[in-house]
Amino acid sequence: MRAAITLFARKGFDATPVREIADAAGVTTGALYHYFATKEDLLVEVYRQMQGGQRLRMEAIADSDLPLREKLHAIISDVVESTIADLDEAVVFFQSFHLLSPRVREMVRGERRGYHDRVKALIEEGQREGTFRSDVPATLAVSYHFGAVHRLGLWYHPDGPLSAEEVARHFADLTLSSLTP
Amino acid sequence: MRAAITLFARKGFDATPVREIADAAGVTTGALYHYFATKEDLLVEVYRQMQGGQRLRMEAIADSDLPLREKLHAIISDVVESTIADLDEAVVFFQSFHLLSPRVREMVRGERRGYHDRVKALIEEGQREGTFRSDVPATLAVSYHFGAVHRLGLWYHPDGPLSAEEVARHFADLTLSSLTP
Amino acid sequence: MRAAITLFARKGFDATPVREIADAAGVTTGALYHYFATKEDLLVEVYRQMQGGQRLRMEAIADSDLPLREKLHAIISDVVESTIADLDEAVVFFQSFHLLSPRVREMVRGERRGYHDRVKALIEEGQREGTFRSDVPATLAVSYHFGAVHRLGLWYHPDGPLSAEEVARHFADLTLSSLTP
Amino acid sequence: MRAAITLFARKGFDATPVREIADAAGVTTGALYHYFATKEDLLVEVYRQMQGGQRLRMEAIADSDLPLREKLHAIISDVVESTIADLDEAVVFFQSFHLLSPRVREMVRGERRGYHDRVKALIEEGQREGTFRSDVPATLAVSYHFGAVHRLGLWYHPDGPLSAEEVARHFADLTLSSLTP
DNA sequence: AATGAATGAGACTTCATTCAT
DNA sequence: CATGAATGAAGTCTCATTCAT
Repeated sequence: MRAAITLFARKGFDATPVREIADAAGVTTGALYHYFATKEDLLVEVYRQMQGGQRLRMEAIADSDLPLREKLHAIISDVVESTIADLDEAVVFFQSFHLLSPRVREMVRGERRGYHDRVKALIEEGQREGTFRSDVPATLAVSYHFGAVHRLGLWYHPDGPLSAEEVARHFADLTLSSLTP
Repeated sequence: MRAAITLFARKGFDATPVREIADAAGVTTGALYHYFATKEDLLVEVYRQMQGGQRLRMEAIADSDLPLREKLHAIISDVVESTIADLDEAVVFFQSFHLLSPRVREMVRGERRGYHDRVKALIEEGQREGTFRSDVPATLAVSYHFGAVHRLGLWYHPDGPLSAEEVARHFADLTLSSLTP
Repeated sequence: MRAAITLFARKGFDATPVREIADAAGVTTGALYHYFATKEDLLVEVYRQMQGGQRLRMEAIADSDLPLREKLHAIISDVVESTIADLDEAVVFFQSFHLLSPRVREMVRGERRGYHDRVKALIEEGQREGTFRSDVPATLAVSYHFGAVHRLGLWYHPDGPLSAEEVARHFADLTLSSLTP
Repeated sequence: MRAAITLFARKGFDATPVREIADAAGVTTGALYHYFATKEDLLVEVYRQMQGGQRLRMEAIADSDLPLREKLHAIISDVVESTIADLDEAVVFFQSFHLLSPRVREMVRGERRGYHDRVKALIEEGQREGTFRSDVPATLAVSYHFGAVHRLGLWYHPDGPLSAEEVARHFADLTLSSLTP
């Protein structure tokens, strides 16, 4: 799995031969196929792992009784920090989505929509109670801000000047101020 | 070219056989190779076309004598509208970047950095004169907002409830208010 | 033609695209095909040119009234010098023979056999009159000595220490002393 | 390998499709590529096999304490007999040399030069002690005589009037008498 | 006489996957 | 559990040659 993620992130799913993954993992192709029925299964596993955690933590925050603005801030922070923590996974996730088989793709999309909708609901709640501006459709706002997060893997470097926490804070700040009425 | 873009956008670069492009374009593979020495060259052409236009228009706006906030607003609007106008190109652009050969990749990256730096300079100018908040690194703000733009192709649908102009206006609004001190 | 010979000698007949020959000659493929119906025709032309000259000169010597030993010496000298003079042609000649179409191959082979037989007759004449040793089949001797000549192109370099005339003299000397009773 | 050698000898390396080799060997192309990474590797293997044996046997003879003339006689005999024993290999060897990739070509060339130099040293030794004539450069003599050997494959036929041993003896005789002072 | 776009067959090679051992 | 040889389909690209202009 680790080997697969690293290689997928570096060269892309299609461009990575199964043999190479097996070699990098120190096993034979046969052995690999003993555990994963398909090359795609390796990819699916990446999706399962990432989505599970992020969803759970997001829901926990959303269900908490923090004020709305702090909820949103915490959610953004979390998704940024966890994305950076598993940067390769994130790169693969957003880079190889279109290569998934239709069935899996639909599954993942459904799961993401769930995530999206929950956050959208939070924003709409804020719009109703006046915490957030109302002249922007909530769904567009969600797409906007998560779009930014999804591209993190393309420019963030662990050795760069910004720590994961700093990026997380800045992202959350930008999101919140953009939504301030 | 059109055929290639459509197919690349739908199935991905690696997953699209040259034969299929040729068929879609109504020519033979041989004829295709008469004009494009390599499958990659088709991809490169997409990059050249997109970058050229966007860069030119951005510079024109940046060089104009609009107030800073209006400049930024116009730039975001333009990039959103042109991205939506050529949505397939955009999808291919951001989806297949990692499949480019190192040489081309570096070229494209350089061009994008130029774009990025120019916008960054605008924001820094605004930060110095107090138009924009200073507690966020300009470069991070640029990555943040263009990250959002880059993911447009993944969720925007021309038949959806929002017109290109509306998305453009909303995106620009979000960017500006997020940067308001 | 010159371009073709040079390229065939350097890269081999099969490995040289017609396009490259045309480029090197400063014409288009179309123009080339206007003069040579087939790629093979270019090759055939090389054979025609080389064989014609060598055969004529050999016959002239053989028909002269020099003593036998001097005839053989002159023939070997001539073939060595002319081979070196057109080294590229010679390389192509011996390197690409097996790629000729059966018909052409048979033609060339027939011509060569004529050459071979004439020289063989000279040697046999010498064997009968006691000038040359008789314990070696004349035909084998011919193959032996011309075999050596045919490989000239593989090691001789014009910038090397030996001039064409020196090589010619040495080769002829070796041949003659090997045949001395 | 056997299938490859036969086909390369008959039609040439470039003119023999991998598919045909596989068919002749009764395997699939895939299976072939499981053992040989490249078509060229098949060719390289021919070179390795031929050179190894000939070099070893030549050195054994050169290191023996036979008189000089007998050493040379034995070396020529051996190279002729082994060439005839594996005639197809020899044909391929001398016919396809120029198609090897530069790296391999240099390797083979180096090995051959070693062979050449060793024989040259023997002749020079004979020239110093008066066994061989001194008016011919040793290196040229070596090229001359091995040139003859290299062309064996082009005319020798197992069903012809001469046995391998006869050819070997004659070749060795010719070489020796040509070098007699 | 010349162009150069176009063809179509075929070349080498790769690779996900299977399966006997 | 694991191996690794083998498959077979497909993929990218090349190239001699033709032909309308």
